Amino acid sequence: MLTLKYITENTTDVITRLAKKNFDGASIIAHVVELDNLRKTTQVQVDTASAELNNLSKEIGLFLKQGKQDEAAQAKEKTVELKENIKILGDQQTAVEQKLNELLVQIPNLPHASVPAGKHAEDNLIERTGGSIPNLPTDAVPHWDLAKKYDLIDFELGVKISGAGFPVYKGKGARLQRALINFFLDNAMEAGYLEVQPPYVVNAASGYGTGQLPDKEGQMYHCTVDDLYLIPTAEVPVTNIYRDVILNENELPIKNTAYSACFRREAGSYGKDVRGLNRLHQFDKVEIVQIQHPDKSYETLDQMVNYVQTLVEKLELPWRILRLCGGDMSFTSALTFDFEVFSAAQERWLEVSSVSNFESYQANRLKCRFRTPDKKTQLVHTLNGSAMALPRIVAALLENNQTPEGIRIPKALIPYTGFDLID
RNA sequence: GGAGAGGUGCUCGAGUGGUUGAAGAGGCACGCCUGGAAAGCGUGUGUACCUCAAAAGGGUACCGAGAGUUCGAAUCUCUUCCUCUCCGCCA
Repeated sequence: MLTLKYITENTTDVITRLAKKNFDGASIIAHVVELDNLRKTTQVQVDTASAELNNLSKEIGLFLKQGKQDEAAQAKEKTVELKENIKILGDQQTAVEQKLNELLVQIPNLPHASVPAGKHAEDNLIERTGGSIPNLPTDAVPHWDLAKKYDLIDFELGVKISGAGFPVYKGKGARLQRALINFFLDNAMEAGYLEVQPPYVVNAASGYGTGQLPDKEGQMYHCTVDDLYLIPTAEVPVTNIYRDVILNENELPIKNTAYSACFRREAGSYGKDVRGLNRLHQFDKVEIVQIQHPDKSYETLDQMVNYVQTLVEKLELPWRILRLCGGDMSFTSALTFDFEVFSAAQERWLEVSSVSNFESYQANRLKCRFRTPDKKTQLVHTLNGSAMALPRIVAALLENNQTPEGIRIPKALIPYTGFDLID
């Protein structure tokens, strides 16, 4: 979330910038400022009263030590009213702080100056493109047909075991999955990321830390007996490694990568967009996460985008990079680049990666800070990106590389699959 | 799941209800010493919020978390979470 300090010191600027995200912040920001003032005056009152009580208590201690029972009793009487006062004021302060926090988590991150205005996906800017769209034969079919033809993925079997959106990968389909995971992890490692294996379920504090809670409560699977959430992305556990941590400046940047299965309820999304691998409840993804100095985070964002570009290039897929418009960006992001690959048989672009700078928005919730040379603490910037999500990559690979002989595997992947053709 | 022990600062570790934000040790930082280093000596070493134009200074809160008893709680009581040991179960 945004820091109180920033909001109260840059009120009009905050409202203007939020407008780009199509968020009307005028009234909520005014409310925040008002509550913050109340918070301060209340704290002064509580602190003053508490200080008085502390002093009285010390006096009483001294009186008793000196055997001055009467003076002690007198002082005790004085504390009664003081304590009542502190209780009332303290409750008030807690209530104000709670309300303030409730409001703060409802305010999205401010978009970066370079974010284009816009409301929908159509307003996103195409940053650059690459690769070439293959000319498929007229009898080319979408990946769900190919998956069946070569017995790679069994969607119906997944329905039987779990439900829609939980496919079963088989044979070369399963090996392709495993190959892609290793390919992505090895590349990330070579790019200097430390591989970590995080838990797949997290507690509420972690969900809150990265912003899934309370905003996207309904999108996560919730194990109510133990009050744990299945992770929608490895971003959640990996970023939360740094929750409540004060780093040394020389530890920055921190670069982590992690493979995980991802679980998403995808409540409310139905229709033809969800066919085959396009939208699943469980899928595999390799994530990259960086914790960076605020001065360098945009430089790092560019590096991460360039890195993901090398992946789609190695996989020989036609790709494009979008700079997301204000309306299409996530709640917590300041600047996001999406990667899409062209799915030749479906004849549409599929989102396969999203790389974002969250600036200090997540860090503020996480309380992840670093120590500056003058020994002060400052919030870090957090960034992450998919590198990459498997299902749509698989969809594009299958569709784009279909030939009469079978499905061709891109050269870079063959050492990982151990085969060069699916037939 | 059953029984027991315990959770204190960067780490280890003391702590009797009353100047304890917290002894002591280690670590770290700075300074002195040195040609340089080690050793030695000295000094310093939490976070958040508030106050102050700012700095200095001052105040409040925090000894797993929450509530309570008390004039006063790291210290007493209750709840809860977590860790460890033993037993049980088990990949």
